[in-house]
Amino acid sequence: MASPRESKGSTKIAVPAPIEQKSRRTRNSTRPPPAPKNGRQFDPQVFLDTIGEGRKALLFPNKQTIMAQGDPADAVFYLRTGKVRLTVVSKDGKEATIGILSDGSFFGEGALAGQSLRMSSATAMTDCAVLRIEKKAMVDALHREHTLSDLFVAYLLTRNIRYEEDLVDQLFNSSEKRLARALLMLAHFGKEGIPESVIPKLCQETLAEMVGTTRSRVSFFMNRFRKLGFIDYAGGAEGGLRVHSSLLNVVLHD
Amino acid sequence: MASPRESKGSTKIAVPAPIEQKSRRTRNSTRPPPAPKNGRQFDPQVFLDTIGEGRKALLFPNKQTIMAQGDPADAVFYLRTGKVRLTVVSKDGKEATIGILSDGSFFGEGALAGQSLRMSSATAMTDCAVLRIEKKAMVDALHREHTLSDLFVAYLLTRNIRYEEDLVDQLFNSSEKRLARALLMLAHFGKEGIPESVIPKLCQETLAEMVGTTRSRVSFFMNRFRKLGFIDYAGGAEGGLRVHSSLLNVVLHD
DNA sequence: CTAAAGATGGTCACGTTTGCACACTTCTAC
DNA sequence: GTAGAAGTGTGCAAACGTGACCATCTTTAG
Repeated sequence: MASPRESKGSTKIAVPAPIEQKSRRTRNSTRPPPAPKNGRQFDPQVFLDTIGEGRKALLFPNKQTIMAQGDPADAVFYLRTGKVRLTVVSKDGKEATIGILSDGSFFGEGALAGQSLRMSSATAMTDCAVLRIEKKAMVDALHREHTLSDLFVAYLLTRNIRYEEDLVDQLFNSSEKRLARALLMLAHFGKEGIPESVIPKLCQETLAEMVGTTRSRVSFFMNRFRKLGFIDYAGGAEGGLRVHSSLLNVVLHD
Repeated sequence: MASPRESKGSTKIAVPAPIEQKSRRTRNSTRPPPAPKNGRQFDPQVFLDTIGEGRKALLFPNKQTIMAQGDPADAVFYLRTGKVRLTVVSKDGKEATIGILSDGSFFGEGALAGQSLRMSSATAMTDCAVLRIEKKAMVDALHREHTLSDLFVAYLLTRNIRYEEDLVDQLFNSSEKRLARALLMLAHFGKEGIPESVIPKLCQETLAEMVGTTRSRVSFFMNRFRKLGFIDYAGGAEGGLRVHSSLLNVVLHD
């Protein structure tokens, strides 16, 4: 982990530290934590208990690094709540976003395949509740708990499909289409079938990293989309960006 | 499957059909089939038996389609021997190769994640021995057999890592570097630490599909690599291409 | 054996897409 | 207000894809 501190930390510190959550199954047992919104039936609290030793519940404030590229890879993470961005930095300093994870996702799984160093960094995009599971504990739990291994396999499959889609997107589509696709996927993040929705806040630099192009290109296309009425900045100054899905879809299907 | 015929087939037919292999554990039991060369300990014959109903051993001759994009996805494949190419065709007819699998790999796993149609095609690049496992049989076997689920999870993790690397490659590198990387990975296919090796046979069109660029670009860079002594056509007319890994590496690290 | 058809590879001209550097605007802190 | 940082718009040169043409080699049909 980038800064594996578990202390409570004082009010203001340079790098905010994650806060360890104690497992308190007895307390608050009348109101279990809400299940992930991904449509999976799964109680992370049960998960926590079945893994036994070698796991730790952590809280990361927004923008904090959960793991950093190059760190030793000795554990797997499970995202209970929040959103996390996965990024890679190239040898010559370019940065790319290879995924945005929502709750119910695992990350850092490369460790289980024998990767000894992290190949990417994970950063909290919101306040995040995370489970940190030692590699060995994870392997053991996968053998013991069918519920867990089912969940894990399902996640790996989904992630595989997403990587495949992203790769194909890169191979086939121009940056304009890729940007359109990224905006659409952000708009539908969680909700389905909504004709237009508002994306919280996202600077062009971040969009560029996600799409795999430069910020200037994003600027260019965003203006184009705006002139064509595919998006608008109705939100005002707070960065709220409204996406008209049906219109943007035209870009994709050209 | 593209043409799910299981009959032996006559000597000459328009579309060659896969040949079903009967499981004969009793016969030839003195000499079990060789294990995959991937460094995994695994006897596909045992695998075959533990799955029970719902699996079928098939033989596909070189160049035959094992599954086709758009087909219903009702089974998973396991590649016992041979090499398989995964390709995707875009709406406007462009073709891309998203992976080359060697023995010990699974494919068509998307079915397990609920994909009802194949998102890619799988074509035999050599004569291939393949296990076709019904979706339900696979799910059951994953629950029963730890050896299998370990193997499957390990495969998914490796594949994930590979997709991630390929995606990052696309995001960061120019087509020249991507071509260099593709050649290097082909050269190291199976063997490690060999300073120079020969790639079997591969037309520029295929290379272009793998790298994600056009054939004319591949031709251009191949000539450049040749002039710089990074590769040579020593093999002669049979298409043998010799790759000098240490030299080509220079391209990557620029 | 030979001619025709097909596949592969080298090259080029042209228009498009892309990344980079720089100029500009908006926001924020003091 | 002013300085600096963060975010945004734009011109231009390099990288790229497209489509074409031709040479070479292989395969097929007769």
